[in-house]
Parts: sequence; structure tokens; C-alpha cells
Amino acid sequence: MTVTLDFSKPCTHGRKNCLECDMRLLSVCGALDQTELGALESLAQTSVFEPKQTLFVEGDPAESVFTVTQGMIRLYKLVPDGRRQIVGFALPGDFLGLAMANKYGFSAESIVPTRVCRFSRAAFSAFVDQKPHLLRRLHEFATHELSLAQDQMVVLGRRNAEGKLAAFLIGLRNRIAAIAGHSVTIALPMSRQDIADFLGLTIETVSRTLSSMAKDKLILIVPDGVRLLNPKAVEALAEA
Amino acid sequence: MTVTLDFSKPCTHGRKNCLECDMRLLSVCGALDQTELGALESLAQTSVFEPKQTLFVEGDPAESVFTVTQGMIRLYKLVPDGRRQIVGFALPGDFLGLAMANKYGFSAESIVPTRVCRFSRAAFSAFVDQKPHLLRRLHEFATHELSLAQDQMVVLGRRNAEGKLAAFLIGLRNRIAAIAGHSVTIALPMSRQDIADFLGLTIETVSRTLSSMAKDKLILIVPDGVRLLNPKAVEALAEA
DNA sequence: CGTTGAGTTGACCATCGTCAACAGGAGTGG
DNA sequence: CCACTCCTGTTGACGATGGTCAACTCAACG
Repeated sequence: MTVTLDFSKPCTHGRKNCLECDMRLLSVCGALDQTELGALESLAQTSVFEPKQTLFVEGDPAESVFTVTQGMIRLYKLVPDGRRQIVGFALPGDFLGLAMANKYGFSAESIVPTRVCRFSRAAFSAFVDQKPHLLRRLHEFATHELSLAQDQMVVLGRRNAEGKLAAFLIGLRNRIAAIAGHSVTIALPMSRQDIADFLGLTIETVSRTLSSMAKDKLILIVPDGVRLLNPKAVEALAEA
Repeated sequence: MTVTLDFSKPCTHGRKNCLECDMRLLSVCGALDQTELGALESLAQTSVFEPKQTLFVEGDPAESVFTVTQGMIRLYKLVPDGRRQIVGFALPGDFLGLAMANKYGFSAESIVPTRVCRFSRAAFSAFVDQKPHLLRRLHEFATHELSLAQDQMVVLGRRNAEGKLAAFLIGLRNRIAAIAGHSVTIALPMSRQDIADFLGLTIETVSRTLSSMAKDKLILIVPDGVRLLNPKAVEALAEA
């Protein structure tokens, strides 16, 4: 695993090359052989986004679907009163548009410099119709997302602030580890407001709780992230 | 739509007959033609459950998958300290085992007399491998579930007790309406504890909030359910 | 060097959880 | 038939967790 995740690195507009793509085996593309990959590549268009750019908005006609190859994206829903619930963070390897529905079910904004492979939904859908093993892969991704969503329901419904933060940190660490290998330092390119809107808290409670965990020597707060000083203890908090 | 939902009615052990099944078009079976339906029927085994029986437990080897044809099932996860988060209520037409993973991701218990079609996961998986349109249907069900889960994240993370109850009532009403047509009376066969564990509240808060909504003439509390006295107002609460 | 935005910390308060008492219905047994 | 228990649900009193409002620091940026 030579892949590294650097959320601060700007994206290069390099020509797409699916065969050499670092994320291929992690993404839905991993289901395809070399010939199929070539066919899919001809449908793909690389897009890069600066931080805080909108990929799409909830309710908009879903013209494109995406595979993330670099960066991080916040996926969120807004309540009429303006409050926001982040339903997930998309990392490299993740697929946006699993439902292939007519409208997007949430909004998506880049958090850091981000690169995606964009496909026309119609073309991608037609491609999938001819590749049952790709559909199976999409289904696996969808059920994995569903499982993560159900885990997050437990976090939102049955954990206090400290448990929420611990579960968030350990969950993010594990996802990053699956991409780039293990580390005790967890990059947090998203804002405190993003974390709060993911965990059903306020920015102040996130800040206070992280400070409290730092005071207890569980974590060390570093620029754009935290270091786990006592990983076992944080894991225990995340489980309990 | 002649289907009626009666959650108190005991289940008859009638021989399965997929062609005449009321739930066929609502369930994943709706993707199949008559010949395929016959093949699937030969894999199916009808099971009935009394209230409060366990279908399967989180973490158990997933030997079976299910289509619900009658009744209601609570799907839940337990946290080590014994607290419970209900991640969904399965109604007729719903499919359990979408992930077709080795282990169940949550536990399932019947709430009322319940009937399901049970399939061996291995046999069902092999059947799906030969029917891409059935896989597509399963994928649609999975992404629909994912969408419901994301809606529930908003409810859990960003709504107060009254908003949670309103969203729960309207969401359940809409699901029942899709099966059996519209009604202003919403059957609530699950206990207050179930509702609390679904909404991230306590039983007392559920009871108090329903009482308060009744005092405001929004709803009328009836045995095993509520009647919407002011549906528009409750819908507004559910949205806002 | 002033402005802006993110983050932290403190004081106070409201919502919801906890603990407790009570009501009503179902089931059981004398 | 009545007494008893058990279970679910309701209601009240109180308290804790986390939200609100506000002040402050600090880094980035013009």
C-alpha cells in the first residue's frame, strides 16, 4: 500500500489513466477487467475542485455520478430552518450516486482540493446494465454505506458527546487506514462545524469535548487533526 | 389496492403461492416474470412468528434472507451497556438481508404476528447471480433503505422531541399508505420503548411528547395507535 | 495593521434524562 | 369472583448534559 492521503495537496489535472489509478481496486472500478476498464475510461471525465466548491445540490437532477480519487467531500442535508446534518464524508474510493435516482438525495461540497471521475448518469447506467458484476459491486458499496449509516444512527441516537467524538475519530481512522495504512495521527481537514453537524452537536460542544479528551491525555490536538495518545482508551469509548 | 394491514391478526400457515401473493409487486419479487417466480417459489419457505420472537441476532452467520409478507419487525443494534438503537421497522414488502453478507448487521424481532418468506442465503445469492434484473431490484431496495437511513440521521441529529415524533408518525403513515392506502389513523403496534429506541429518546419523553401533541389537538391517542386530528400541522412539524 | 473567520472558553439556561409514584389492563390463582 | 402480580404507559419533580450567548485568542490575508 503505497497510497498516501494528503488532504492539503492541490490536485493536478493529470490525464485520466484508469489502469494506473491508485484508487482502482478500492473503488467500484475494481470490479472491471482491463477491457471493461478501457470502455469505462472513455466515459469518464476528470474534474477537480478547490475547497468549498459545490459538486451538486440535494434535489437537483442527478446528471452525473462520481468516483472520488483524491480529497474529501461533505455530504449533507439541510432542514428548512437552516440547520444542517452531514450524512457522510466521501473519501477516495467512494462512489457518489449509488442510487442512480433522478434527483440527488443530498448535497456535496469539497472540503479540500478534490479530484473525481465524473460519469454521465445515463451513460454509466447503460454501462452497468451490461456488466452484472459491476452492478454487484455497486450493490456491495450500497449495502456497505447502509451499514455505516446504521452505525451512525447508533452514534446519533445513543451516545453522549464524548462517545460521539470517539466513534467519529476511530471510524475516520479506520477508513483512512483502509486507504493509506495505519497511523496514530488522524487528519481532520473538515471544520469543527462539519464535525458538529455530523454528530448532532454544536461547534462549542465539539471544541469542549476535544479539549477535555486532550486534558485527559487521550488525544493531542495538532494542526488540522488529532494524534491518538491512548488509542485503546479512545477505541473503548467508541465502542461503549 | 385491496391490501389491508391488520397488525393484530394472527398469521395463517397457508401454502405459499407467489403468483397470488398480495405483496409480490411491492417486494423484490416484483422484478420477476411468471417463470422466474416459479423458480424462486421453489426456494422459498414460509415462516410465521408470534409477537416478540427473534428472527436472527446481530453477528450471527447469515444463513437466511427474508421477504416480509405480513406483520412488523423491529431491527436493532445493542450497545455494550445494554442500550438499544432501533435502526428500522420492517413492514410487508421489505427485504431483510440486502447485504447478503456473512453475518447479520442487526437483530430482528417480530413485534406482532408476522409472516415471512425465508430463503437460504446461498441459494438466493446463486439465483440472483443468474437474474441481473433481480439484482437491480435489490440494489434499488438497498439505495431506498440508505435514503431512509439518511433521513433518519437528520431526525436523530437535528430534531427535538416533538419533531422526532412528528417525523416518525408521518414517515410511518406514508409507508403504510404505500402498502394499504391512506388513512388518518396510524397503527402503532410497537411499544413506547421501541419508539424511544428508534428516535433516540426515553420512553418518558415519548409519552410526554405524545400527550402534549394530544393536548394541542394535533393527534388523538387511541388504543395501539394515534389518529391525526391536524395532519397538515403534524406534517409541518415533521418537515421543519 | 486592521479585518475576518475559525476555534476556544466561560456563564447561564433549556431540553430531555433520571428517578419515582401511580394508573389501568391482562393474566393467574385462590 | 376477587386479589394479586406483572407489564405498559403516564405524570411529576429534579438534575445533568449539551445548547445558547458572549467574549476572547490566533492565524491568515489584504
